[in-house]
Parts: sequence; C-alpha cells; structure tokens
Amino acid sequence: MNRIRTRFAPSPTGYMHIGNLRTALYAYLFAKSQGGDFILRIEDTDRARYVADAVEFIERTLAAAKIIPDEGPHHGGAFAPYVQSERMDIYKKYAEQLVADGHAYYENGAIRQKMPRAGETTFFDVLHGNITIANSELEDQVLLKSDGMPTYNFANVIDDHLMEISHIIRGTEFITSTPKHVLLYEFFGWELPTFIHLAPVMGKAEDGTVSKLSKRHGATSFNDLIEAGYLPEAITNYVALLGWSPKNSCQEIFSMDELIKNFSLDGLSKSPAVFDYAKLDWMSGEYFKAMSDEDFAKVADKYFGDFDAPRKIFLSSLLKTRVAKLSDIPDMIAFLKNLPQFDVELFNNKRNKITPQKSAEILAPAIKILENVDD
RNA sequence: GGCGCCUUCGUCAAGUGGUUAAGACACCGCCCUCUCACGGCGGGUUCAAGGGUUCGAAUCCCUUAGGCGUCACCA
Repeated sequence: MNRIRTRFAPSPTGYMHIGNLRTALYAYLFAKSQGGDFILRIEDTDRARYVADAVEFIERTLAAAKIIPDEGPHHGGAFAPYVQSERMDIYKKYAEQLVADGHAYYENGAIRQKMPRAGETTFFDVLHGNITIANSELEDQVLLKSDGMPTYNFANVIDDHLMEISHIIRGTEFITSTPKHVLLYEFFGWELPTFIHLAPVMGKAEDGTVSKLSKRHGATSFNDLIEAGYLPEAITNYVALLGWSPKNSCQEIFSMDELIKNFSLDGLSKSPAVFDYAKLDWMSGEYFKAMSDEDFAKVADKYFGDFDAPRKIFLSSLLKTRVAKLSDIPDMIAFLKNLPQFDVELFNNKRNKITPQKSAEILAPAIKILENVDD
C-alpha cells in the first residue's frame, strides 16, 4: 500500500477561517493517524488576490493550532517548491503536453481543457460514495491563464500527483469540479487519489437562519477566537468535533495526541455542522478548570491589569471556574477597583430573614469589628 | 434554472432491519452552598413529509419539500 500523504492547500489570504482550519486539522489527523505525511502547499495562482506575508501568517496559525506540516514552504521536503507561483514551468510543460495529445487547445493566449461532449464521469468519494456527473455539464475550463499562471483546477491536479498525495481532503464546494480533475488524471494516465469532500461549517444568525459561517455570525477565524481569549487547544478540540465524532466512545475532551489516536475517516459527518459558541464556551471552560492557578495566571496575565503576582494567582483560583474566555476577565474583576452602585434590593434576603432595615442594624457594628481585623 | 450534495432533539451527534432512539452543549427543576460559580441528581424536546419493501424501518427503495454547493482566465 502506498504511503498516506495528505495536504492542506490554502490560497494566501491573511485569514484562517474556522472551516479551513478544520479541513487542515482533519487532513493532519488522518495523515498522522496512519503514520503518513501532511503537506502544506500554497496556492497563490491568483495574482490579484495575493496578500503580503500571508504564507507566514498561515504557518504561524497552523503552528499555534499544533498542526505541524512535514513538508511545506519553510519546512522543506522532497517535492519543493511548495508554492505554486514558483512552479509555473512545471504546469506549462504539462499543459503543452495536453495540447500535443489533443486534450487541450489554445484560445486567446490561454490553454483550455477539451471536455468530452457525451458520456458521464464517475468518481468515488469516501463520504458520499460514487458520484456521477454528465460530461455535458462540464465546461472547457481554462488550464493555463493568459498570464501564464495555472488555474486551481489544473495546478491542483498536477501538484497532487507530483507530490504523491494519496488522499484529497477538501470542502464540498469542489465536488462538482472533481470530474474535470478526474478527466485530467485519465488524460495523463495517472492513478486517482482518494477523495474526501467535507461538509461546510455553518453559522446561525439571530433570526434563526443557517448559512455558511461568516462574519455576520461573529468571530469566524482562528485568530478572532484567540483574540477573544480562547485557548488554542480548546478551539482545536471543539473544531475537531464539528463534523467528526469518535467511534465507540463519548469522549469529548481530546488532546492533539488523543485526537490522532482516535481519528478515523468513518467518524466524519457528511452533513453540515452549525458552529455553536455556547458549546465552545463550555469546552473552553473545561480547559480552564483543568489548569493550575499558576498556569491560568500565566495565560490570563494581560487581562488582569495592575495586580501583583501573588494576587493574580489568587484571582486565578477564583476565575478559573467562572470564565469561558479570557476576555471575560476585565469585567469580572472591575469591581475590585471601582466600587459599583449597589441596589438596596440586595439587602432583602428571605432565607436569611434580612431586610434593608435589619441590615443597617447589623452592618453598623460589623464595620467596627472589620476595621480591627488584620489583612 | 440545469446539475450535484445534504436532511436523527434548539445545537454537536451515536445509530447501518428488531434499542425504552446513546452521550454532550443549551434550557428547566431539585440538591449542595453566606453570594456567583464548581459539583451532584433529575426533566422536557428528535428520526423533514408522503408512499412503498418487510413479520418488523431512523436504518432499504421511490416521490415531494427544504437547505447547501456549483455552473469564472477565484480558489
């Protein structure tokens, strides 16, 4: 059996959507659970969309999420370069070969793939089984753009083959273009990889409607969530369970190692999952509760304001069980610095048989006693 | 609109012809408790609809509906 090799192939935008992070996570978990390789490849063939430093941004984000590529732009590897804009001559060569073989043709400076007019193309997807699409639905798509850059649909196939990718794990938005890829593999006489098309991550709006997770639903990128004060481990853990569940187990709290140990493709769900901030909050809280006061104080440090170290650790012992995300902290401890307005209602407590009048009687002598107490 | 994919509690989900249809989050109630939390116990709500097949269907087949995706020199 061939070595298991998966890849994460983002385009370089300065943004790591939760859905993309999840795709990367599953590709990583699958490769690692099989003792295989996980490759990072940058698909920067759209010059108009290029964002400076995006590659470093992606690498930093993956590192924070503990998703470590075996090969990639700055990780090296036998199939370098891992940035598509640096592989233009390769795509050109294969595109020209297709033209020579009669499977593609020139048009306005671009090279287009010649699709069969009749028949149908079928491919196997691990989650969906056989998917068949009539060839009449397929366009003569552009392979090589007039600026010399390949399109996604071409570069992707060439690179996945050349880099010996065994399993293609990506979003369902690519299902309908997969037959075009399959035709390309057939033209070249290459072995087909295994396809796994993941359902999207959805968001729920206030009016109850569900749609693909986007900004209108709040924080939608890994970095948004980090900034809100969620631990990277908690985010990864939650995201892993959004569309995957372990077999023969109800475990929900997973370290990365446990995720790798338990991951299997048949635990993947083929229907979309709605991102639930409430559950993320709960899971995040579980991580905080499991921390020592010292560790909590460390990650929460910048949210405390000017308390001394021992005080921060003491506050941590109280905050640990009450916090869903670290950014909750400032509001929770604000009263320690500014005395808030207290409602007289607070002095009504039926159970303790307390009324505002009674409280006043009790509090007066109590103040005297408290004044004499040591710190 | 054509084509494709999807459809189990509000949400994440287990389930692959015979189960009282797991579990978790959220919600509600009770207990613990000087408050808020934490913790413990308990509760309600689910197989999109309609047809088949079968002794028996959440599980198999068909139809309908709804959702999503795709039809770019974007990925």
